[in-house]
Amino acid sequence: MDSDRRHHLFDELAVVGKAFGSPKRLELVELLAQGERTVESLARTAGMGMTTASAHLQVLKLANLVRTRRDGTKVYYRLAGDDVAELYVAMRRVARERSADVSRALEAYLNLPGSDEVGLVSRADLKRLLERGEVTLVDVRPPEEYLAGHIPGSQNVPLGDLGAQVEQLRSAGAVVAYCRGSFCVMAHDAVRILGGEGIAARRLEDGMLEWRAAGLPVAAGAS
Amino acid sequence: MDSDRRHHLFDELAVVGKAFGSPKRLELVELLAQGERTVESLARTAGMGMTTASAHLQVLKLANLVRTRRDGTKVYYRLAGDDVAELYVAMRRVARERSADVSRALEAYLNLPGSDEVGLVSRADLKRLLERGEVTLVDVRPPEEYLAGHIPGSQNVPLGDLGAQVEQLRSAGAVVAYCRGSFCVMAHDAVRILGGEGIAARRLEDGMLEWRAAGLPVAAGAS
DNA sequence: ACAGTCCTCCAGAGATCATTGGAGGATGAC
DNA sequence: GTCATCCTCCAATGATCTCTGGAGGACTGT
Repeated sequence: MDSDRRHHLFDELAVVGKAFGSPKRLELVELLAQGERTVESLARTAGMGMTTASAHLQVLKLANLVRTRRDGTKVYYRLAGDDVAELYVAMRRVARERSADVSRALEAYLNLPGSDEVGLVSRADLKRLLERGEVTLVDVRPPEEYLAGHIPGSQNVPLGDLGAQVEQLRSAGAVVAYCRGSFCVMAHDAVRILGGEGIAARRLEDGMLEWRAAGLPVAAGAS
Repeated sequence: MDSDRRHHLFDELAVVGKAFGSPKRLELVELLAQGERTVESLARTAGMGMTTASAHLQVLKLANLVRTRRDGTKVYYRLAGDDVAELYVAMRRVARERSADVSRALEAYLNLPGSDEVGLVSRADLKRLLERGEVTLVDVRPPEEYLAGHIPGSQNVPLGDLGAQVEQLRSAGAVVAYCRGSFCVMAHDAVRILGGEGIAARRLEDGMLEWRAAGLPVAAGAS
């Protein structure tokens, strides 16, 4: 029968949809978009049990959205490709544009009553600034995520260490901060903190997730 | 607590994912991408009960992916925007690229052992051909879907009527056929049928769904 | 008012999913 | 070998989703 084949096709398709249909799994995808990570690290950061995280990762793996790599006793998960990050970004954008609930939840989380979107730097602008060496690019994510993948030319200054680096940054020229992505508070916080110190830092539009989704180059390891 | 707000944000986001997480709902989205339709018509075409279809449509509506319009006793559903079609297309593409199961199910449904992708016309090529009046563009979908939205300049020749129109098409110049989208067999069938009559018809890459997702103009009503 | 159509809501049964703890497999250090 | 670590698998519970029929709401035509 013809419609059997059709139903089977949609069944297979829905596997991907289902994988994106759980808040926990979306959180894992968001973290995986920062770079590869172990199960334990993902579970700890996302605040869920190891077995729970593992189970969700299996679902993502079954949908072929993530791949694994074993190193010793650890298993590293990573997104299966930039197109997965791209799909996730597209879904977030649609959700945000279509649903007032989502925008409200986002504003509540980012703690932005209005928009403090002065001092946004686009990806194109950043590229130009980096080429000319006219910018100090600060990655405020945890070292773990920085090591797993960052924008070439950035230096890692985790939010907690920002206070200690204020003087170094004061003498730098233009400062641009970024973090995980547009659903991440860390760069907002960093700009606020630096602003309190009299340093007019700006924020990169979005963050690592969207950088990766755009297919831009990613560096791994230290420096 | 900060992570409460974060969890709430991901809960809201997952509503969209969940909406795309059911084969039946995906089938409805595919049909809705053709143009607005009533619940009864959707249920009949997709082969599900009215109450089932209505329930699934409620889920899509709750996720703000579709909108409704009442006309007399009928309720017309339509996609909330082209970005929804775009998201669906992106999801299909990822699923197809990532999952061998999906490609296999697709090939089984389309009945293509290899690829008979000779005679594909890109959207850009079609645009050029239409501007020069050098093409007869045939929409082989059911009249209902043609009326709800079609490519400007196309004429509706449903698959079942194709036999009766063979002579008219034989005297036409270049013939290009299209249907719902890349997961739809009708244009494949049409090209095969016309080929059997000695008419070298070509197929538009993809179909109405992708046309809409690309934000290209859509005409409604007759002719 | 009344009947007819189209749709949504409700309630219940069955299926599927999420989470949890515990068992066990794979690997590395010793 | 033994132990420790990291992860996956299994089993069981409770939660959620799906589908179905029936009731009822909204609207039209007479």
